Amino acid sequence: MKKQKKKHGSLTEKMVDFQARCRQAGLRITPQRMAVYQELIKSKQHPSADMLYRKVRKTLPNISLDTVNRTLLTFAEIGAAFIVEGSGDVKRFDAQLDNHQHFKCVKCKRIIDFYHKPFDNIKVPVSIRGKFTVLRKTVYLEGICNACQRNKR
Amino acid sequence: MKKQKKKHGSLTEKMVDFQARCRQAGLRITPQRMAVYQELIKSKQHPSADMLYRKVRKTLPNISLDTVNRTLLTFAEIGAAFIVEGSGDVKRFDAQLDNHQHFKCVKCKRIIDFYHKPFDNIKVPVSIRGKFTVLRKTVYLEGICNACQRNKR
DNA sequence: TGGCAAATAGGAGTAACTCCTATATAAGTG
DNA sequence: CACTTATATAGGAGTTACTCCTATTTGCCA
Repeated sequence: MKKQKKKHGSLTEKMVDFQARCRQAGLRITPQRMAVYQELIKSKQHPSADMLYRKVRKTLPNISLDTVNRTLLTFAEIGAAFIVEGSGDVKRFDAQLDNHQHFKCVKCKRIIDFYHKPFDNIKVPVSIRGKFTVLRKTVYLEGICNACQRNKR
Repeated sequence: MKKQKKKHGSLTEKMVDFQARCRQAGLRITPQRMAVYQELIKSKQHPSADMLYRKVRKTLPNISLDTVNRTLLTFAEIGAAFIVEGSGDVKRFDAQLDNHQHFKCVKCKRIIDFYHKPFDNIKVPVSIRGKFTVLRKTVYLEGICNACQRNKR
């Protein structure tokens, strides 16, 4: 094990980690970035840029939507957040870095988190680790949820 | 094993399967659907709606972009095709149903297919199988590819 | 506490769908 | 094999979610 595993840092702890990550990537620590990140880790439901924009405006009334978008994409590039895999037209973000998997219903388009211990320990093959620095691994299931199954014509 | 496994049907065979799938879903078999599906299974690189539109117009010059889009989404709903997980603003489609996994570079946004036998046999937990009909399972890795690693500032 | 590259606000611009409606057609029915 | 009708399509207009542009501001290093 490379690092001590800290499963669920406090919010402040996560903000400190985030600042360290920014510095390491050569990014400035701005109030906008802090506010967006904070709202992102507080939301549990894969928020969109627009959702976060509305929340962040409560503390930073002048922030622009463009900044929120740009900021989120920057987070994705430094591995501080991820774009949820199956999101359709509207991008949805996720800063929850601990192990969880996604199921997407191809009918209603909902993305449902699930947890399954054996999937947490998936071993990335050496051939891949040689070519890529892996930041996240997810098992992504697609199919039809029970609700949609019942409503079939 | 429920069914005889046919790994790589011929193109004609796939078209027959596709028609059966349409009938089963109560969908009409139209020249447009046939043409779009055929182009989709012929393309290996996760084509976008627009790419397919341009190809299909060679055989059906009057087909509209809207039809291509609508058709592809219909395919996704009946499990005849899938929207590639990590596609960003432009949706990319995939009708390759056999086992393969995806890696996405968070910098250059490329999605790279890879194959890894152990991932093919991932067991979906019973708790999930009870709630969802799983049509596809993919291991989705995100990170930074070698090319982007080298170009870091 | 300057200086300046990096970041932001605000608004204009764009790409990729998505919706609308009149027309056409697949496919079941007599 | 016509007839019927719900389903699907073409074409164009409309919408949305970004994305780009530029002037201004601001972290942060010296």
